[in-house]
This record gives sequence, C-alpha cells and structure tokens, in this order.
Amino acid sequence: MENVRSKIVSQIQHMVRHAVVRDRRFLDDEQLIRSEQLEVLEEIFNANVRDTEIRELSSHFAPVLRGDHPCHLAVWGKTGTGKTLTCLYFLNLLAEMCKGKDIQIRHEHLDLSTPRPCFRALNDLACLLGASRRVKKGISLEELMVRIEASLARYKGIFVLFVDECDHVRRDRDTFMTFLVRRLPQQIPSKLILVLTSNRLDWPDQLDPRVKSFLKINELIFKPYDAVDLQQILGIRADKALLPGILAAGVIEKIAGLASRDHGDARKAVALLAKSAYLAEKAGTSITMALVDQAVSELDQDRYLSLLRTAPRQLQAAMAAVIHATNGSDSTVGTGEAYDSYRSFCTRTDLPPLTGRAFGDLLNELDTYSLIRTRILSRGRYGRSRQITLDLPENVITRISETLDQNAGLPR
DNA sequence: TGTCCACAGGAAATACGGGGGT
DNA sequence: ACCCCCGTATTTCCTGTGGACA
Repeated sequence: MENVRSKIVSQIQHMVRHAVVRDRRFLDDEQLIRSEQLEVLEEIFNANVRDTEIRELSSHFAPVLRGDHPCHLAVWGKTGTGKTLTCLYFLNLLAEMCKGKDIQIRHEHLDLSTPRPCFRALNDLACLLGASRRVKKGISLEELMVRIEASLARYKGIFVLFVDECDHVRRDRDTFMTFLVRRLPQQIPSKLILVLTSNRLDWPDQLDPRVKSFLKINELIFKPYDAVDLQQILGIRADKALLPGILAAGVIEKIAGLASRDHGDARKAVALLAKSAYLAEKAGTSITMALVDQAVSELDQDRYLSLLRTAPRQLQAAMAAVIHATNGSDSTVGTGEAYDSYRSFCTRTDLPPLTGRAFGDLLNELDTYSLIRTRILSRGRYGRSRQITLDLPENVITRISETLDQNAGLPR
C-alpha cells in the first residue's frame, strides 16, 4: 500500500513540476463566461484583427448616433470566424455610446445555433423579451406573436434584434421571417433593426420572394481568419492559458499555418493548441513541434470516432461492413461484396437491412466524410461497380471497428 | 458493331415519426 | 388527448453507362 501511495505522490509532484497549463478555461470558450469571452475578444481586436469588419459595422450603425434609422444587416461567415462574438461586442459598445448621447437603444440576442422549428424560435424570443414564460404547446403561433408585440408596445427607442444563425429555423421559416420583417415593424412603435447571421451565402434564396423583396439589407462578410490573424489569437490565448516558456519556438506559427490552410476556424485552431498542451503535460515536456503533429493526428482520429459514434446506426453498419469486407488490408472491394458483408452484419446485430439502393447512398455519405474512398470502375462485360478503398491509418481503423463492435449490441 | 454485365443514380411512391393545431 | 400534416428516410421503379467479349 505504502509504495502505491508514494508512487501516486511522486506522479503528482512530477505533474506539478512539469505543469504546462495555467488556466485551462482559456483554451475552451465554452468554459468562459460571456464577459470573459468579450475581454479576450477585446485584446484580439486590439491586435487589429477583424478591423475591416468592425469598421463596416460602425459605418452601418453610424446613423443611429445621428438619430437616424439604418436598414437591416446580414452577416455571413463560416463557423469559427467570430461572427457572434464580434457582433455582440459591437452592439454592447454601441449601446454604451448611445447611453452617453441619450439615445434609447436596446438589443437582444436570439441564439438559434441549434436548429429549431418556428414555434420554438418565437417562444425563445418571447422569453427573451419577458413577454411570457416558456410554453410547451397548446398556444398558437399567432398568440406568441401577439405577446411579443405587446411586450414591445410601449418601447419607442431603437430595437436591435440579433438573430444568430437565422437559417436554422426548420419548417415555417417563411412564417418566422415574415413576422420579423413585415409584421413586427408595423405593429410596434420602436425602430426595429435586424441583424441576421448565417453561414450560407445562398440563404436568402430559399426565402419567400415577397419577404425577400421587402427585406432591405446590407451585407457584411466575415472572411476566414488568415495565418497572421490566427497567430495573434493563439498568442493571446497562450499567454492567458499557458505557463510562460513552455512553447517551443515556431509552435504558434505552425498551428496558425495549419489552421488557416484548411479551415481558418479560430475555435479549431485553439482546440489544436489545447490538445498539444494536453499531450505536453502528459509527456512532461514543453510543447514541441512533434507534439503538434501528434495532436493533429489525434484530433483527426477523435473526429472520425465521434463522427461515427453519433452517426445513425445504418451508417455505422455500412462502415463496419466495409472494414469487414476489406478485412483490414488496403485492398479494394466492389459494391456487391460490401453489400453482402453489410447484410450479414445486419443479421448478426439484429438490424433491419436496407436496400441495395440505400446502401449505395450510405457509401456516398461515408465517402464525403472521407472515411472511405470510392471510385466507379467499369470492368467491361463484368459490370460497373464502385471500387471501395479504406485508406485510413491502421490504428484508426482498429479503434473504429472497436467502437462499432461496442455499439453493435445497443438498442436504437 | 452489338450485346450484356452489375451496378450508378434520378424520380416518384411510400412509410414513418414528431410537432402543432384543435 | 387526439388527429393531421409535413419533413425526412427508405423503397420501388427505372433508365443510363463503359468497356470486354463475341
């Protein structure tokens, strides 16, 4: 017993001596409270990142300070380009400036980052405005709209409604947009300015043309971060989160380069830094270039695994079938073989098998996730078929097939 | 040159499930 | 509480296709 204790003690001492992380929370935005997020953001802005975007926001909202009424604003940008936080930061600032000038302004943030139907979206908005308690059902959309209008009936200033990820409204999207764009402004005395966020450029095209023509908007596009921006962002994060002197030279530059090359997503870049730090801590060393490489490959691996773990059972079955059919080797199989393997997997795990047609679509889906590679090959009179290759690293395949086997018996 | 293999993949029909209206 | 409707997943049906082989 005694030597177990001393072993643990010495392990902990070792970890403490070789600590890498000072405050882990700064490597994960989810764990920061809003005000801390905005604080970090401010530092990032001070480094001249997102300068053009902020300038555009300013010029769009400048009329407010002159007592005028700017039109709506559509903000486009991929995930991790800082749309949400930048807008929030800006709106807070704007509100402060207005307070000094005695202009009435109010802004609310309607966050639709998880998809929801029109009903829930209106429900959330009503709660945000304090118009009503959250209701489950038994109330019509009309009733919700009336409540929202009623709660704004006496407010005469400017009202900025920041609808985040507005294309996530499933079903009745037109109802929702019509309400915001046409009906609400007419029913309330205040001046309504909508700020709509989306990561799809083609979003307005799927809107009711009547709403679309009614919607006078300015557009603002958030470009993906480039390597220089990411270096600034990572540097600031590293200062806050890591102990000084444990970053090997060039690590930040390397992470920024990798991230800007294939997505420009700040959140992912920070995640890579976090993973590298974690590995360094485990190994009891500083953060080296080699560890960054390792972190990249582990994050890839994690991505594949969590992708599959949350994927529908049928997709999992298809993946298992392909692995089984290729038997782990890097040889190729045709559609027919894979489908046979899939059928037998289904009977083994008591899963109702799909048609060959549907299986083909599953293969396509796996291909787009780049879990497999397929290409169509004609073998003359021996038919045409997909040639399926499984070119993931050996260890990833093993771990995937372990995960799938574990899931195989589970219900759903 | 025509045939025919073994599928691909589009279109329409159908099954299904969950949320909203009443 | 119940039913209906709508979006999505899957099936059914079908036409298309590149090249080996006769």
